[in-house]
Order: sequence, then C-alpha cells, then structure tokens
Amino acid sequence: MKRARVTLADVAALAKVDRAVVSRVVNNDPALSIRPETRERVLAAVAQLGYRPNAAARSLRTARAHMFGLFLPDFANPVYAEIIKGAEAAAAGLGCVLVTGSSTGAGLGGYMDLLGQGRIDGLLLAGAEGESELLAQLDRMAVPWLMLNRRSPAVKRYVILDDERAARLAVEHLVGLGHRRIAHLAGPEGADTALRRSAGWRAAMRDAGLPEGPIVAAGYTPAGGAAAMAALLAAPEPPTAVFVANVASAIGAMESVREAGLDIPRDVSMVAVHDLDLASYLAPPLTTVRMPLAELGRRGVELLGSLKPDDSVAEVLDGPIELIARRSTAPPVSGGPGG
Amino acid sequence: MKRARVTLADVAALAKVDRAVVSRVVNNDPALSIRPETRERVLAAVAQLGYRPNAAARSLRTARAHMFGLFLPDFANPVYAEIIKGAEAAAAGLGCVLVTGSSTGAGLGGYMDLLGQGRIDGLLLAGAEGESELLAQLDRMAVPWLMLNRRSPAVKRYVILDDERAARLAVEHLVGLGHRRIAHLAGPEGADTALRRSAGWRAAMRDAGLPEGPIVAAGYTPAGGAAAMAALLAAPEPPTAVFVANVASAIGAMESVREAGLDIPRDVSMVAVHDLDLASYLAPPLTTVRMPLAELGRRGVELLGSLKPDDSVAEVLDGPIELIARRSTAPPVSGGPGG
DNA sequence: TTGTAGGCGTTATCAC
DNA sequence: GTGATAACGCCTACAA
Repeated sequence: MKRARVTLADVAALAKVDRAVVSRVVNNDPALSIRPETRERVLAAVAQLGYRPNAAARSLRTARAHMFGLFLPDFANPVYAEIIKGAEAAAAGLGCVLVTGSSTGAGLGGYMDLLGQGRIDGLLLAGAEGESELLAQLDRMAVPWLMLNRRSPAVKRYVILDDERAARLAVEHLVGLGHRRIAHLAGPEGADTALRRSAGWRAAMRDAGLPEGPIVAAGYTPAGGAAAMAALLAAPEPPTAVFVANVASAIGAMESVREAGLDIPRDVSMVAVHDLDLASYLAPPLTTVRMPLAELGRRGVELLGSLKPDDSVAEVLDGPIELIARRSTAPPVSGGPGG
Repeated sequence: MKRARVTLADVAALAKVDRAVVSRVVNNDPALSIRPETRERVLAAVAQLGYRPNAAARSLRTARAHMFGLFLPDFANPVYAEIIKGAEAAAAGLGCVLVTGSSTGAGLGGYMDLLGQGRIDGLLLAGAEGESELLAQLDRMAVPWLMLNRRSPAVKRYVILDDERAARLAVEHLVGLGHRRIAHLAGPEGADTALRRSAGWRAAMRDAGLPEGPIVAAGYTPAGGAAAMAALLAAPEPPTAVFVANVASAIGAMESVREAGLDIPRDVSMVAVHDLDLASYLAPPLTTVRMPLAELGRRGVELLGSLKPDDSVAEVLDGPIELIARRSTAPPVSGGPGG
C-alpha cells in the first residue's frame, strides 16, 4: 500500500497510455484534446496510486518552485503574525506556498540559499538588521526580493506603510485632548520604522505649534519600553502624554508609570503604534493606531510575483490607518503630574 | 555580471576538469583523492562564477530536500515563537532549513503537498485541529511526520510536554498558599493540551484532599479568558484562586477580575501555564509555570531527522518545568471575596 | 488523439 | 587522480 515513490511512468503503465498524456492531464494542459474515457482512465490511475508530481523534477524542468519565502527577525513580535497572515493568503491565491523563517533560530543564510538555489521564487525580508553584507549579495543574485516595512539601504526594493501618517494621527489625538508636553518613546536607533514614526511625531508637533518634547529610544520590547519610560518620567518637567512607537514597548512603559506611582491616563496619557488584541485587555485598555499589516504582507507577495529581477520598487502602501481610542488617553489634568 | 544560472558544467569548463570532479570537490567527498592544485583551480572557478548547486537537480538525484516543515494554527499565539526558535536551531544543526506555515493564511494543504512532493523531508504539526481527514492521508504517505505538543488521535506519532506536571505545580503552589476553593479556567473543549492540564489540576486537588472546584472552558485567547473568568466570578461562592490553562486567556481573565471591581491577588489569586516576557509586565505581574518550549521544537526536529516512516513515537519530553512566582498569587484573605 | 525524444543539473558507478 | 556515462522524474516541441 505504502509505495515510496509513484512516478508518472507508474501511472502511465496502469492507465495504458504514454507518460506524456498523463503529464498533460495532470497539468490540465488546455491545448490538449483527449477522449473523455482516456482522461477518466488516467485520473483513476492517479487516484488509485496516490500519485503526486515530484516537485524537484518539475522545478528542474521549469525553473519555478511555486514557493515564496518570508524572513523576519523574531516570531515573538506579534505584529509579524498579521503580516504573515496576509502574505500566506496572497501566496495561496497565486497557487504558491509561503514559507516563513526567523533569525532567532537560524540565520538569514539558509533562506538566502533557498533563493540562490531556486527553491523559492522570491524572498520577502521583514527587517534584516545589520545584514548589509548579505543584502548586497542578494542584489547581485538576479532574483526577486523585497524588503517589507523597512526601506532597503542601497537599492530601491521595498514596500512600507505610512508610519509617518500613523504617528501624526496619534499626536493629533493627544493635541486634540489638550496635551502640550508630548514626549516620544521611539523605536531602536537606526531602525527605519522608528525613524519614520519619529519624523511624524516631529512634524505633527511643529504643525501644532508645540515645542518638540523629549525623545528617548528603546527596542520594541516591554523591557526596552520600561527603561525608556522611566527615563522620561525622571525628567524635571515630565510629559503629560507619550507617543510610543510600538505596542510592545508600550506594555513595558505602562508598568514603569505604575512603578512611579502615577496613573494612566490621569497623570500620563499614552498612545502606541499597532493595534493588537491584547491592547484592549491591558490596564487601562491602550489607545493605539491600527495599520494595515496583513495588507502589507499581501502586497509584498503580489509584487514578488510580478517583479523582474532588475525592477525597482519603492511603495508606500495606501491602506486604512485609524486611531483606536481606548482608555489610556484623556485630557491632561492642569498642572500635570506632581502639580 | 548577473548570470541567471551557473551550472556545474560552467565551472568544469573554466577549471578544465570534468563535472564529476567539481561535484566531488563541492560536496567534500571524503573518498576523493585529488591533486591540491586541481582542487585549488576548481575552488577558484566556483568562487569566480559564484556557483551554487541547484537544489532541484540535487533533490531529484538524492531524494533529499534538506528541509523540514513546521505547521501551526496561528503565529499570533506567542508560545509558538519559542517552539519555532528551538526547531529552527535544531534544523540548522542538521544542515537543513526549517520552513514554518500557519493555517490562518492558507490551509494545511500546501504543506502536505510539500511533504508529498518530497520538497520537505519531514513535517511537524503543532495542532491541526479538525484536520483528521488530512491526518489520515498523512499516515498513508510513508513519510516522516510528527505532532508537537498534542497527541495524535490514531497513530502514535507525537512529542508532548508534561502538562499534567505543570498543572500540579501550579495547583500545589496555590494550595501551599492556603487556598481551598481553586477554580480551573481550562483550554478549549477537546484540545489535547487542555485535557492534560485539566487532569493535572484534578489530580492535584484530589491529592490535597480538596473538593474539585468549578471548571469552565475557553479558547486560548484574551477574549475567551475574559468571558470564562466572568462566569467563574458570577458563581454563588466564587473561588479564591484560579488555575488558568494558558497565559493568553489569563490576560483576559485579569481584565474580568478588574471589571468586577476585585483585586488580584487580594480577592483572587491567579496562575497560568507558559511563561512569556509579557507576564512580568502585566498588572500585577503574573505568576506562571515555565515549560521548555524551545526544547520541544528542538526535539521534534531531531526525531523527524531520525525517524523511519513506520516508526511510532510517543514521547513526553523530560525538561525543566518551574513555577515563576510573581505578584498575582498570595494567601487568601479569610472569608474570600465578599466576606 | 496520442506517442517520441531530448534535456533540465546533479550524483554515483564505472572505467581509464 | 580524473573522465565518461547513466540515471533521477518531469515537461514540451514535434511527429505520427
């Protein structure tokens, strides 16, 4: 029953036709005219033997793997879950499968090899910090790849979201509530998303005629956010509101506020980028800016599928960005914390 | 510069040797005696041309893909991040790459095809609920696969953690603090992990000579946990402590407790399975049971690599399981909530 | 409507 | 020490 390997030849023999015929039937060759009964016989044989085309042979012949790759820094960052979902769905729509890997367990090297060896037809990179060596190599490889949610340093090959607009939305919400001393808990130094969000904060403050508040950088983790927020609160004139670059850091930042014996939103309002399920279950529920992450994944795959090796892409995805107001933001108490 | 495809033949021509020689050099064939200068020439040609072996051709020839698959229900569940990390590292150790996919974006079908077509050498399934049809098919496929963190219904092909012991540890912690009315916020009905954790709770209660407290099931999500906890609190004689089957549900459960105007741990103590970064940043920091998730991923790949198609595996991974006491558990106030 | 034949890039088994 | 040659399983002009 369990045959290790059923080939086209086995099916052909059973159906008493040539392998070529089986191949065309299996591939639904439109330019094939065949007697219904013959097709029946072939299909029956395929079913009976449990035949599945060997992908290696097929790829060797057609130089297409019907597979895309997505590489990211860390599965623990929940924003990637959403991106992956969109990318997987898009790949499935193209009749391909998406394979995902991270740099926590293994390096980018493995996925680069997949690409170099033609085992995947394209690679999506969601943040490959400090891998500029490999990136240069990638660019020499005459093969489709794209950065997701992050601009590529040398070549123009990326799709990003409008992080600047998201930041403005957040800051405008705080300004609308009456805040004037609005600090920024930024992302990691040099990270491209962090840069764009900081720029948005800066622009919105300027537009509102407000002085640029204090800014401190931190990794996109609770621990990073906690440390950064502590620094912000230690300042002589602490902010009445904070725009946090990422929801994970915000979780840590909230803890720092509690540690300091202060209350959110009475003493400090807080709004963060990226909306997660989690946000509405924090204490208090966190005001966030929702961005179209699944859409980003979807679009990335879509572009990969239709990209020529030397094309350049520099796209800011135009999708819905909205503020989800919850209970972590409120008008400032006059005088602010300590007043 | 950008050559679409450099083959063995190109290298052989440049190095003025036969393709066979190049192949042996590239593969470090130990049974090859070769003049050092020849090897030099070959290596130089490889470097100059940027040759990379074509994986399709190699797989066709050797019937090995050097690739393992891991399939899971949802990347948004953070416990999988840890499992993936271990699995990726183990695969890299075997000179393979691990590719991961989820059922949120596409179905299991794509990954089953990878396996059936020989594009991956084995498949790890971390929860494929309700896919029993595909599972049966998998078993007929004479190909290595394994369930992770979940027992397989028909065949014995799984590695799990000692969830029962984890549950006992949690309950014993609560009993040690003096709790007697210990409820259980269980996982989804029918989920295998949920079953094992419930069994542990039941056993620990019996061993402590305590009556089995109330139990209510919920999905492993904040929303599920919130609803279930609300139900538990509405009972005439609410528990003084809750053993929650999963950290995600616990986050929702904490919110329900706050909604009810109660305090953790004064009115209700709470302990949950699986330790995440996040846990120490909740309000209050959540007491958890840490399980060796990365180890589970590692072991899964290890077994896949050395499994014969008809072998059966039923392993309870023997790794460190420890209670991480934080501030969500404390001795009960005499009389309990409302007393 | 069906069959034939060549080759995709490797590796393994020989022979020289 | 090195080279020739035959598969691996499939696709696709082209021929019949």
